[in-house]
Amino acid sequence: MALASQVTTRKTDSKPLPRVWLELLDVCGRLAQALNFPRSVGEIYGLLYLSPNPMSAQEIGDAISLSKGSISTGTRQLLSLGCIRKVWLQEERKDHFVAVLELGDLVRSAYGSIFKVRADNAERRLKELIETLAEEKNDLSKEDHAIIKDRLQRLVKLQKRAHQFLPIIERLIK
Amino acid sequence: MALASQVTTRKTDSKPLPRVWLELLDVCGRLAQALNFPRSVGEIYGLLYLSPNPMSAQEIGDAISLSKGSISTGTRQLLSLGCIRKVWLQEERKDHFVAVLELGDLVRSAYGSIFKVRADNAERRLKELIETLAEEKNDLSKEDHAIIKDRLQRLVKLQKRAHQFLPIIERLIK
DNA sequence: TATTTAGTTTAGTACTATCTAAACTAAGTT
DNA sequence: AACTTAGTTTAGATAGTACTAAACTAAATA
Repeated sequence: MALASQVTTRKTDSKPLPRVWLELLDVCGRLAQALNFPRSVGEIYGLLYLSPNPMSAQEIGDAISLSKGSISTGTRQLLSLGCIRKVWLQEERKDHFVAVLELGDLVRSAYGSIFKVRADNAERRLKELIETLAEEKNDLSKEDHAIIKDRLQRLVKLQKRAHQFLPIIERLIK
Repeated sequence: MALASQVTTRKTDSKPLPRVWLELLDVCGRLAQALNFPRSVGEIYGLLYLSPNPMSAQEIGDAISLSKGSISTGTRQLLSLGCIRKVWLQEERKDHFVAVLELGDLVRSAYGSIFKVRADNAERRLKELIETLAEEKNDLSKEDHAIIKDRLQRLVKLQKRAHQFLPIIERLIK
């Protein structure tokens, strides 16, 4: 039992995951990709989401065949997003992970940290654009200036409209 | 004037774009990337959005230094998304492009064609998952089955909630 | 019909992101 | 203190994407 442990320690050739599980992994993987995360990150979450028990990195790797390194970075991402938690099992040195099941909460915090930030950024940039235009007024022909101004104004309008939505969405989501 | 036309035809070393314009190109480029489109596609749109006149592929290429090929595929994408239109100028053989300025409309149609489709897909997939679980009931221990069922139910709930939003969002957006 | 021009498609290149394997760090065990 | 074991970090392999250049198609002009 001493040597070659990396390999033999493998938690049995643990029977393959049930099909439901595989399907959910796929769903989560695609979702992750759509959100510009590595597919594997989604898969780790999907795996944990259906797991009855906390899982160690070992077990995760066995289940979805991922290297130690990928699991390490993947779990770190998920932890920082608040999608999973570490749990300490007594008698165990290894870290174990569980999925945070309250996805609603996750969506809410994602809204705050991602969506809202982006909206604010967009607003700032648009203001900058309009300032730039003002500075350049003299370099542009009168007509061109008018046209560009008009088109930027359209963006401002669009933005105002989006801004009205924010509080509504916030209320819906809470 | 006969030979080497590709190169010499270049529409003068057309004075560089005003700074507002460059900034908007940047904004649009980033936006495109965020939406998983090539940056150049966003830039083409940004260029056209501020252009007082319809622009030919030539002119686009000169303005943002992009190859014929890229412009060809980029404009095709934008056309298929409804973000730009072709206009035919009398006396001109070349295609000319203008940006569709009604971004609100675009958002609306994007909602219909992307967001809604995704929501529907998600619903279908979730149904499939639950069916699969039912099929596999016998292969799973009673406890595991119960847990997985519970967690899938959570997803269903989340989805129902999202579903309630759809009509509200639709109304807001229209 | 031969030539020029506009636009599309293809082949190849450069770059980026994700993964693995292996080196490394740190902590527990004997 | 020497040895395992768990986990992180790094270097390198691989795959996928976006671009360019060039071959190609089709249409207009001479």
